[in-house]
Amino acid sequence: MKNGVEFHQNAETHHRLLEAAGEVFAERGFRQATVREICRRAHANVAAINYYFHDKQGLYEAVLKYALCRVRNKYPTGHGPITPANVEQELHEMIAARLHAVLDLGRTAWHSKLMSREMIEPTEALDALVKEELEPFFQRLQSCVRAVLGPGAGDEQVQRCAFSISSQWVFYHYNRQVISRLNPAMRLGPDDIDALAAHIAQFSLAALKELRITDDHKQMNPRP
Amino acid sequence: MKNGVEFHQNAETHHRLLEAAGEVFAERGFRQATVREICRRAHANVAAINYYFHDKQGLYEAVLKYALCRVRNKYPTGHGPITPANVEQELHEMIAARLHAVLDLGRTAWHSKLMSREMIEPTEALDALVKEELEPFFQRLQSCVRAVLGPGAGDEQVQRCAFSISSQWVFYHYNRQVISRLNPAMRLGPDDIDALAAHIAQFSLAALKELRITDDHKQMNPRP
Amino acid sequence: MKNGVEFHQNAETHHRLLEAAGEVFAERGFRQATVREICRRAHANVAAINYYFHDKQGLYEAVLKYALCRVRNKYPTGHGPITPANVEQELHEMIAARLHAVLDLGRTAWHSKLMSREMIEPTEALDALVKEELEPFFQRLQSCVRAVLGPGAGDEQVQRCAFSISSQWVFYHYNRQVISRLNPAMRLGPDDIDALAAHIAQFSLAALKELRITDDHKQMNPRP
Amino acid sequence: MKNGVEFHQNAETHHRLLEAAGEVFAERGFRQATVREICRRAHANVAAINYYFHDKQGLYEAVLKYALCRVRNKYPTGHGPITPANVEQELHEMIAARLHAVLDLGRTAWHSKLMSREMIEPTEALDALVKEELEPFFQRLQSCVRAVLGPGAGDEQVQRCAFSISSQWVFYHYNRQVISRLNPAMRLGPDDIDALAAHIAQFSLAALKELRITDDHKQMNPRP
DNA sequence: AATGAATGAGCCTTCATTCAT
DNA sequence: GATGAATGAAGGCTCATTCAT
Repeated sequence: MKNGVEFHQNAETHHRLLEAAGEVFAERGFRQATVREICRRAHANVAAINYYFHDKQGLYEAVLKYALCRVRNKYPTGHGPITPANVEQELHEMIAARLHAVLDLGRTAWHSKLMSREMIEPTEALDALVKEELEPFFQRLQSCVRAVLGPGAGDEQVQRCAFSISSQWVFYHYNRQVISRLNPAMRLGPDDIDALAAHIAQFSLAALKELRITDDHKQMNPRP
Repeated sequence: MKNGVEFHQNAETHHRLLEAAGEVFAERGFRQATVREICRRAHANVAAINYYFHDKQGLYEAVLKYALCRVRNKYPTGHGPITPANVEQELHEMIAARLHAVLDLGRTAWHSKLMSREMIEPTEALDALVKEELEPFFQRLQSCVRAVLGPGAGDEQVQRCAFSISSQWVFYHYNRQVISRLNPAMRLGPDDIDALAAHIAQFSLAALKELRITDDHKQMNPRP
Repeated sequence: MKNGVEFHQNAETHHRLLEAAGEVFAERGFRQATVREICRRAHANVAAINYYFHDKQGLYEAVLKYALCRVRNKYPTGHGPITPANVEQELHEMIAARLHAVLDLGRTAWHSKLMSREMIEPTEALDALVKEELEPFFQRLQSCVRAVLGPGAGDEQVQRCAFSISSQWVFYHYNRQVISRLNPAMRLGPDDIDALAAHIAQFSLAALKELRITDDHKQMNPRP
Repeated sequence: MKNGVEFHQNAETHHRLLEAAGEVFAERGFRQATVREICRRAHANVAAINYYFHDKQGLYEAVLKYALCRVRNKYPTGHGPITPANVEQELHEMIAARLHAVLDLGRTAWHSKLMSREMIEPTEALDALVKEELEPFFQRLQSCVRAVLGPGAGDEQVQRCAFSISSQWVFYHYNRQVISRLNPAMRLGPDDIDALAAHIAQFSLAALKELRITDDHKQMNPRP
């Protein structure tokens, strides 16, 4: 009972803590997030974290696992075969999905932001994140790259191209503050994000196509 | 005199504090860095920060200004005119310089890492960083982009391409931990960084060239 | 459990902190008082202050409000009408009550001492103290003065007389150390305080009566 | 050499420190005063205090001795005999002098304020202050009191009356903040202080005269 | 003679955690 | 099962003091 309002702090407290912690961890990172703010947002007692998750670290791990689960459901990695016919579409969709995931606002959009944070300031939980989410995703992205570059492309070049592509949406997440200072007129509403995704897809595909052409050209004009 | 070791703590303490603080701030960020660790590394007393920089915030601002100065000297933004003849060379050099700045190891390599951190977790000092370093740099980068895309390119497209290019080296800085897990075989010695810079330059130039061709193509085959 | 002694640190810790803080603030003033000493006397942890009162300033304000409340209950300002018949009695009681309040020893006698301190070294809380306690008290005191001086007394003279009266008991509080050096034989037990109050009342009433007479005299012998 | 201005920090530094310390100690008290502010006002190095006065306590003692000396010169305790003819004039002058000493503004008026502070928050230096200044002053004041009360007055009554008189000007010094809140219209320019001194003298003399009359009356009408 | 540089003790506050119901 | 109360460690900062010229 608080301020005359009573909350059902039974089993769903566990869920409210997960959501509140997700928001706070995504906003501030693990160390800067305080258990008090999390509990305040979740309308829970400070001791609840200890009760449900043992400690702050346990809460963080649970939140990350929860976020991973939610993201995999919301942005499932494609499973169908990649062909020259659908690779452009596939790439565009992957890019748009990830860009929206990190740029969309709203309280429920913390899942991807939290995972981005984990990549910059890793904890012990990074290994699981890499193995369960990033590795499958990059496999799929590299398949797309290989489909455009052609079978002659080396593994290293394919991976570097995949990094070059994914770096572009990650950039907008990490550097939002800088970008808004470099170009105060830039808006990032849903339509703007779509336009941005189109640019990234166009830029990346252009590079991949040109690299393939260049390679053909190289093959045709081998250096002496 | 401490632990039997005597340090010459004269006027150069100011400089030792700057260097030590730079390392710690770059590693941990402003809030997570503790003045005690900084002073320990600098072999200085905690009160020395108050003496020389008034407080932690003052120290941080001094460190950032110092880093900015050092980086501008080490990686000066080019000044000459950009022509179709030298634009590829210019882009390659910009990319290689920045990539080395964020990936090179060693105790003295914290300058760029600190500035990257400031972009992700901005403090009040970000405005100065943007105005004095990032803005001139992006102006130069956009000039390069425009030199390849041709005069018909719009401002928005030019800026987006500049972001797509710079995102690639930033990616390797932020996600080093993830990358080393995705590809444990990857090494990042000086030669590897050069090879990576070559890839990024090649990838980016390929995209720019293709985008120009595409635009020509579009002009030649306007949609109905 | 501390030093083998166990304290019941339940909800009454709040009250113990108030009492301990009252003593220490009264003895040393706000800035000189340390939270460590307060907590030590209250057998509480230093963090308890943050828990119950947010910070030292919040504790001080709570203590002052508490003291104000206690003093008003213990020495309530009279409410009945003041007549020539009861004014001497009323003045004597006011003086005796205040003198006891500032001179009585014992751990529970810090309330008035704290309020005296707030008057000498004011914080932001002084305004409330003036409005809620001092102003009503001085109104009452001035009514007494006016009852003796007669209706012809000007407001300024009345206020000055009220200050002259109240200054006398305040003096003994502030200058106790000096007084004990000027007259080492002086004792300040309860009976001595009563005698002192009798003197102050006698002295003040004598002055007021004489001033009324003097005024009459002046009126009878107007200056040319 | 500071900011292009050179100060002669030779022998007169000692004197500048005394004056600056006097101001600061009078404003803030011993503990709240910081050596840094004193040295800043005196345009001296922080180590100068240690050099000239050994430490903060030594500076304080020197300042108090200096203030005592200055006050005794400025407001010398009268030496002539006290007669019924001059006692009123003498009392008025004593009161006016002390009231001006504690209420006059200006940078050079810290001497009496500092001594008042020492009486409230005594240090080891209080004994000297009492013996050299307060004791002679109170002897003189008590002589005045006795001259009015008559030879029949007891020592205790004389001393109490002396305290009642001196308390009145001390009151205005200690409680200036409270007074300005109780009566925001009150001004304390030189003329106002004179008027106030006149009131205190009038009030006190009225009391003394009435007390003498009362005692005569008592003697004439002894209680059974 | 005089000072810029440096020190360590102590301050208030915040935090994740644990205790005792 | 769930929580209000309480804790100790650590943080940044201020201060009088002392060191090494």
